[in-house]
Amino acid sequence: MDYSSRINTSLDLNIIPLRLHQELPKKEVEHNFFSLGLKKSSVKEQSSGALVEELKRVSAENKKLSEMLTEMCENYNALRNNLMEYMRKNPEKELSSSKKRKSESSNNNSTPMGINGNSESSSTDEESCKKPKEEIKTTVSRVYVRTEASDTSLIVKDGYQWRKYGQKVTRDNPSPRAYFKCSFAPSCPVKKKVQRSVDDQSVLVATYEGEHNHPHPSQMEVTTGSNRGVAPCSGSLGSSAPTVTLDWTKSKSSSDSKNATPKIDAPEVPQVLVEQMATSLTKDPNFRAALVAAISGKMLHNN
DNA sequence: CGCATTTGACCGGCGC
DNA sequence: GCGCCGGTCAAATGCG
Repeated sequence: MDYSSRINTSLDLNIIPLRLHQELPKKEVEHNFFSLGLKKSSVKEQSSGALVEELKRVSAENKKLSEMLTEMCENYNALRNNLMEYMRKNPEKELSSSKKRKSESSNNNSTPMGINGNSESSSTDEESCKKPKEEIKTTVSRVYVRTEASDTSLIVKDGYQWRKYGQKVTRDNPSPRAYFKCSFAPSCPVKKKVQRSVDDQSVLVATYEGEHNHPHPSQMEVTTGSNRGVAPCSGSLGSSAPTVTLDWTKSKSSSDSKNATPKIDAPEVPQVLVEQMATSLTKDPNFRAALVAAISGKMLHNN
C-alpha cells in the first residue's frame, strides 16, 4: 500500500560510486575513459582493480534493486486486487463527479485503474447486459504518455500511423480531444482518442479502440530511435489510481517473445515497471558515467 | 497536385 | 420532444 514508507523509490541507491560521483565530474570520467589506454600499467592496474570493486558493488545494488522491484510489484498487485474487489462491491459508486453518458461510463468502467490497459473489451461479465451495441467486440485500452508541457500537439508516437479526423473540446476537460483513425483504415478499424489529462497537462491520455489487423508498420523506424519526445510517465496520474504508461515504441526491444503480436493489449505490469526502471536508469547521466567507467574497467581487465 | 490536417456542420444517443 | 454532448463527416486549408 504505502510504498513510500516501505520502499525507497527514489533510486538513490548509491549506485553511483562515490569516488566517481563526487571527485570526478562527468567530463573527467569520460576523459579518463578515453585516455585509460595511455596510462602507465601501474596506474592501470590500480584503477582497474578499483573499478572491478565498483563493478561488484554495482552488481550488488542491481540485485537489491531487483528485489525492491519484485516487492513493489507484489504490493502493486495486492493494491490492484483490493481496488478490483472494492469496485466489484460498489459498482454504482463511480467517480462520477459529472454525470457521464452511459456509453462512455460503460466503456471506461474498467479504466479507473488506468493500468492493465487491456480492459479487455467492455463486454466482460457485468456490463454486457446493458446495451446490445456494446457487444461489438472492441478492445479498449488507455495509455498515458508524458510529453513536454509546452508541446501543444496531441501526438502520441506509438509506432503506428494515424490520420486525424476530428477534434473536439469535451465538457469534462478544457483541453481538446483529438480523434485518430489508423492510416490503414478502413481495412484496419482501430481508432484512438488523445486528450490531455485534466490533472496533469503534461500527460496525454490516449484511448485505443480495437485491434490492428496488420503488422506494426514502424518496426524499422523504431530501431532508429523514433521514440524521442515520448517519455514514460512513471508514477501516478492524479492521486486516485496507480497508472502506467505503455510506451509502445519500446515493444520491439522489450522482449521478442511478445513481439509477434502487435496488439493493443497491455503487457503485464511487472514488465512495464522494469522498462520504466531501465529508462530511468539509462537517462541518468551519472549512472551512464558510472557505466562507462565500469565497462572500460571490464575491458581493461580482459586485456 | 496530392495528401494530411483543420474545423464547423451534422448525426445519433441519452437525460430531462 | 427538445437540448446537450460526444463522435464523425467533409469541405476548406495548408504543406511538401
